[in-house]
Amino acid sequence: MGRSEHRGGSQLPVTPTTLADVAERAGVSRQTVSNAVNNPDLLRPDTLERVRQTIAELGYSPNRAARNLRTRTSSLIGLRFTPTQEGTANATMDRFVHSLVEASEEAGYAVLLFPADDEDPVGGYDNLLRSTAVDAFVVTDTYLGNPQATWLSQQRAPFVAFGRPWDDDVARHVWVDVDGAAGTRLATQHLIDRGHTRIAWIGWRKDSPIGEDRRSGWLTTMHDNGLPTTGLASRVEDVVHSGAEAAAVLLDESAPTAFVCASDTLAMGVLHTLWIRQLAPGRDIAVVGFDDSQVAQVYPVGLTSVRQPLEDVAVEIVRTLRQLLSHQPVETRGVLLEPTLAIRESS
Amino acid sequence: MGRSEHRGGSQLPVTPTTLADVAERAGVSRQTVSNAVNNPDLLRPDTLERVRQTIAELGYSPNRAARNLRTRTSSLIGLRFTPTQEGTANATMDRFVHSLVEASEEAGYAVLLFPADDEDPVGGYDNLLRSTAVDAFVVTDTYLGNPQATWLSQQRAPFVAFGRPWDDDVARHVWVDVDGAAGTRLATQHLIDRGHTRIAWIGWRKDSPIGEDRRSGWLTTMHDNGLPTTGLASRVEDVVHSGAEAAAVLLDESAPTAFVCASDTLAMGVLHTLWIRQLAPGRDIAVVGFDDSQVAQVYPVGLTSVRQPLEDVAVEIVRTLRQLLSHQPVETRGVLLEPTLAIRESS
DNA sequence: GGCGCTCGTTGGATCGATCAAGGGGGCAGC
DNA sequence: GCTGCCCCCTTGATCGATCCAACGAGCGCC
Repeated sequence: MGRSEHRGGSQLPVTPTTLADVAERAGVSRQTVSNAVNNPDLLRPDTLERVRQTIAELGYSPNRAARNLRTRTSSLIGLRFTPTQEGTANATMDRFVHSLVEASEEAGYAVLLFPADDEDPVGGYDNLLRSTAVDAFVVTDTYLGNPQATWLSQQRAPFVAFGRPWDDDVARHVWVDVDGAAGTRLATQHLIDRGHTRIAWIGWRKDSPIGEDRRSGWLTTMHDNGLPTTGLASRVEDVVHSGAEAAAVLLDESAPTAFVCASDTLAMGVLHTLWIRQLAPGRDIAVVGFDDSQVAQVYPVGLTSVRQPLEDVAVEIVRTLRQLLSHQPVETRGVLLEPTLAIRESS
Repeated sequence: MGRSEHRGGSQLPVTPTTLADVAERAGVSRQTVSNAVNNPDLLRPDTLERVRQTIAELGYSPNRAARNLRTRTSSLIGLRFTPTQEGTANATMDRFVHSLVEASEEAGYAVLLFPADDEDPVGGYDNLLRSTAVDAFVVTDTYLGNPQATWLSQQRAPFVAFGRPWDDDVARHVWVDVDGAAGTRLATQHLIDRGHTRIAWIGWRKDSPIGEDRRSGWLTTMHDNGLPTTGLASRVEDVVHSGAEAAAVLLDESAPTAFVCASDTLAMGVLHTLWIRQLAPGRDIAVVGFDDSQVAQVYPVGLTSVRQPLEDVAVEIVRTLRQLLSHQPVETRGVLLEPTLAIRESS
């Protein structure tokens, strides 16, 4: 009854090898082969060895669909892939996805991407969930007013968010995030250590909790060091020319010697203004950005920037997901990781 | 026997609804429900309507694992995710992945990411293939000497490559690529139209076929316009400072008024040299890059750059994949798409 | 009215793995 | 020598969808 025959060479058989094929050839039952794969401890050493050898000979790999059906799991983690916005320097997604793929693989999971549908923000999630296509989700865009996290909680779907639940302090879901305030504290203290006293802040509009968080790091560090902040802060859109304008105004009105920015995009605006005014970044005026984007790395005058530990974020997320999925009690509801500062010529 | 009851609210039932549940409730057989989903034409309109309504009421979605098992397909496309290299401006992957996810979704596929293993370049492919976890692959890194495409061909695994098989002109696999030479032709002609006659090339080392292809676009356009090229070309590593050095040497020795570069990374190097020499990009010296990266977009002096039509590439790849998977004869072995030029201040 | 045909529907088998019980052999204990 | 027990392994059922062969109703035709 051997439906598939091994062809000696490296070419894949037309019909892949099944567990029954291995069982027959090794002279054991299907269950024994299954155990050899999933519960090796249950087999006698010599049987295990024989089965393993047969598996290797036939190049057997368990059929995912069949396993998924029986175990009601998929070993897949769903991630809604929102691409980097054009015209900005925010390159978080690329690096994060890579880290997540790596961390997932080590835990035996693969990452399934699905597109964002602006019309129906939970549509993609709903489909995958109801068809039991994924075991869990990673939610990346937990900014204010995003319904995904709340909706998934209601559905009792397992997921971990990259980002704190800003809007709801009794939120019941688990999250991992980077301490933005700590990042700007690092940046500000770094500038203070270099002798700067008039350090300006250029951030996002007030309705962004992430932006306000980052701003607070600058503010507290300035206060702790007894330095002035009045007239030294600006809140604008996250686009290059807004950063440039803000820098121009601040330079004219408050004469700062250094800038801390909520994003590399804004920092690029500052650099533009410096360039126009023939001011040398790093020598005349120091600039620090946020995200350690490619732009910060390849800009002729390397841009000092706060770097999020995305590799650690991914590892932490996967670790938490495994706890969730194994129905262990999750140790902590939220994990906050410390960013680092990539110091370059601009400071 | 209804194992799962609908709970009225929006919360997901503990045990998802199955096809049998829908059948029972609608008073038809399982096969009829299946047909309502997959072959609606086979049902009488009133029956179809009734079944559809029941499906909606119960929030039924076919179990992916069961369907995959029976049909021996997964509706998944595998993609080895290689992240952007740090320190370069090449941001192709991010945009491409997004386009691929979108195009796949429209065709009913989802994208499965798996990590690159440097030790075993075909390991990830092999696993997914043998466990029938994906229907097909998209291979992105087809540079010289990469074994993936050849290996997949041998395995008779369905896949489409983003990138031409440079090393093997009798390669039997299907591919989609962007015409790099056409891109640099666009760039060079654009500069000629602006009145430039001494246009320099800064590209990659000779062992990169992609680099040589892009170079040829510059070369032929110069020749076609009767312009000189001797002493105006340079081949270096794809890092910023190499671009800067090459620009310095070329400026000293050959006095070009414009630069065409094989990458935005190199173009950044050129801009650096211009900045040091107090030359204004776009006014004194024109610069064109390649890839339309974020860097090109947010650099204070917007960098003119060749933009790959990644959205079209993704659509074309998915279209070809569908043909492959439906065992239709594939129309063309390779598709070559035309890039465009994103013109900014630097030219 | 009977026959054959099409169309819609039905129950049973199947995909390939895992789960839940059941069975056989070896060894110790009385 | 028999019982009991443990260890290792096997057998049958199951996950939920689709494929297959066959069946019943409705229609036209003679």
